[in-house]
Amino acid sequence: MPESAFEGLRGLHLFEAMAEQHFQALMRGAFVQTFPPQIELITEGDPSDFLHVVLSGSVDLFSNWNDRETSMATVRPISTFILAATIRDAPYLMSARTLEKSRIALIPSDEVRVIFGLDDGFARAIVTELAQCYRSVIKAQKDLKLRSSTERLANYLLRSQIRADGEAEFELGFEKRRLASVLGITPEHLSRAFKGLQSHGVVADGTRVRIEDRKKLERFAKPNPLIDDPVK
Amino acid sequence: MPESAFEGLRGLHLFEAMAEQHFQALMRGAFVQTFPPQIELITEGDPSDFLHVVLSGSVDLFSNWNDRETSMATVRPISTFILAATIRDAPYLMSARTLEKSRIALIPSDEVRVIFGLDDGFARAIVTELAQCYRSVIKAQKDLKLRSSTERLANYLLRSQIRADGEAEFELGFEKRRLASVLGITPEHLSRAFKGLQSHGVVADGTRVRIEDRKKLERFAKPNPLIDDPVK
DNA sequence: CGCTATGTTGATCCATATCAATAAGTGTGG
DNA sequence: CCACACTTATTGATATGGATCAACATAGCG
Repeated sequence: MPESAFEGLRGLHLFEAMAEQHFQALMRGAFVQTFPPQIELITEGDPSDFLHVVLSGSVDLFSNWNDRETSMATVRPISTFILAATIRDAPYLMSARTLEKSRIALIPSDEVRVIFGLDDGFARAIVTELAQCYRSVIKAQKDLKLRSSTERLANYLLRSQIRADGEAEFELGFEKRRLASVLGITPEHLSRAFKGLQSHGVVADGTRVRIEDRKKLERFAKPNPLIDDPVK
Repeated sequence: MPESAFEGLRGLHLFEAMAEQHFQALMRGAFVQTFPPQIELITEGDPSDFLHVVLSGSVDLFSNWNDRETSMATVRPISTFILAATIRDAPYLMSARTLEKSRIALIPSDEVRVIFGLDDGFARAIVTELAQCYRSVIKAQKDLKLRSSTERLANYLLRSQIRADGEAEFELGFEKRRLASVLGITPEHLSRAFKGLQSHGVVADGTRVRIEDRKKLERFAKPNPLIDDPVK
């Protein structure tokens, strides 16, 4: 495996502080693979064999229960997923599938746990990462419990616009049916939620969205840093 | 402050592995206080000044947005809350109030961060703790997105029964209006959800609940370890 | 070019919220 | 110990958010 394949990894906050020899040890058992779209990478309930890192493309984390399915989160480069399962040596709580063609690094979980025991810098980096993940989920849960579906969509769009560097018009990034699942509603209802936002200056054409007047949309959406700010 | 006040703390997984001198350092700035019921201990958005540990009683974590409020979790002895905010030196994402008379230990957040930087055992213990917290919230989110309110109640009761050592009859532990908020529904709807469970062998009398036939209730609730198991 | 997926729209149904009235506790001061 | 106020729980009536089902439109795609 050429060293360059792991180039992106070393720069990740998670691997930055660790000793070079430990990084090397981690990488020895690791490999990078490119997957086509719609490939199921992991299945919930399985033991956590590998820590995954999305290098390019994107990955959908989803869950099933009683023949229902819901999308929990989208993982974009460069970040890891199922870190918590790896650390606790516990089964995956979510399944994962590629949304598009994606390069994924796979690092053996037992190796991660060994190095976690040896390298203090690594252990500390994991703390920061996990605390971040935890706070993200709490925000998602507040979003779910405190807002109606149209409010969730409105705030989602406001966040998307920021990710798109504030451009008035931007791409949704994935299919509407998945957006619906992320927001916890049906595709039909999403259509109607978009319509409901027209009066607040939202124009949707397929997967392109334009926010005519951000201030106006904000008056409706009432974004809040304790729910919508990705860093805070 | 008598040493005995912190007795319970030292045995906590979080503080178990750390060097005695570091534990002492943490405790120097810490104090234990007893609060009456319904006292707001922290307010979301505030900077995280203290890591809190519930020694006795119980604490409700809740959030507000746009004049709505929802209960996010209940913290019981002996465990900490707002660890993630402390570590990231970020504002609280949730508010906290005592549900009953409670003894709480308060440990200055900056001190926690200093010792986190010095003590590797402490850093590692925090990882395990955070990974656990993270997985709990993920489970809560799956519960919310994949289940109807009656299904959530049914599974909640099954979990409560386990906490009550499997007794057929047990106490809910708090008011129904709070349970409603935890489940993400209105108190009125909770009344109806309880009625809906009568045919599955659930008898509710005030704050006492009896599960006549666990197997029967399970057939309806379909509990799943990846949502309902507190440890997995 | 025709398939198959996805998205939209309409009609209807269902889960849950809201509003209102009543009942049942619970605590407080006299 | 009672009377009162106050909160909580229940029940009923109604409204609404969102799901479901069906039909159609549209867009990728082999």
